[in-house]
Amino acid sequence: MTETSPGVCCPAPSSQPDLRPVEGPEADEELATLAKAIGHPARVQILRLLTTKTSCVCGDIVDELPLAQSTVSQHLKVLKEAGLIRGDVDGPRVCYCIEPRAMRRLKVLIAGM
Amino acid sequence: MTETSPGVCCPAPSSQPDLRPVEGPEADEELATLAKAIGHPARVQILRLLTTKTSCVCGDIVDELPLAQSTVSQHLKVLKEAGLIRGDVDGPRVCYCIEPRAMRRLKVLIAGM
DNA sequence: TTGCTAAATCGTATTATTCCGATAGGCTCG
DNA sequence: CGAGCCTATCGGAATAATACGATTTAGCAA
Repeated sequence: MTETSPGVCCPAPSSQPDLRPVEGPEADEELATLAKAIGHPARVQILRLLTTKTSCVCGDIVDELPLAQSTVSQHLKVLKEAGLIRGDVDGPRVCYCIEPRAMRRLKVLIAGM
Repeated sequence: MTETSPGVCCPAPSSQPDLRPVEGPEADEELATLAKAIGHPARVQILRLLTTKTSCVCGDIVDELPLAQSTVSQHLKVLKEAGLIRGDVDGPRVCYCIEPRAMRRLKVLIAGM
């Protein structure tokens, strides 16, 4: 099957428990990195888009934001490098979606403060 | 009494309910601002110090961090401008402490993602 | 192949962060 | 008052972030 299936690109939630520590130098560093990635209105907006649309939108993000395509792409890159989102190539376009594990991690770290 | 009392400078918790919205443009902006303030390891460490020490430490923060006094002061300023901490002048020194309201707000905003 | 669409990357200008040493301001004690 | 401590601010240097247009890369379709 060549799988021309609809825009489903975020499969396994796979909620394994997270065993990493919630404090200590490494956790501090991790929290800082994640927070820094969220520390921009455009990136918050992108994350919001990707969470509300349960499924994953693609370059429609560009249409939603008052920014140039290249700028949005860069913000997506920042979020991806922080591990907060994932980008699956789906034909000519790329389908971005939340990385639930990282979001959970962020929430835990923040809650642990 | 000249009040050489211990470092108590963070009085009223005053847990009023927070009625501000958890999403929307303003919330996005707010979250970005708060996250940006936390987006640096030194500042995470400072917040951690201020939370673990239930009471509020002062310039001892400088001793705990591997940074110059002026640099720490600047990080404290960032946190203060974000509303996450407060600095009460206590004689010759300044007593910093968490602003619980802002921390709660941050947790709510993150949890709401 | 050629052209079209979508996304990433490059080059670049502007602004913001980060860090430090040096300096200034405030308070307390002698 | 003057010395000493604590903190903030200034000035500057190096680096990072932000944004954009232009270009490149990749897939799809005619």
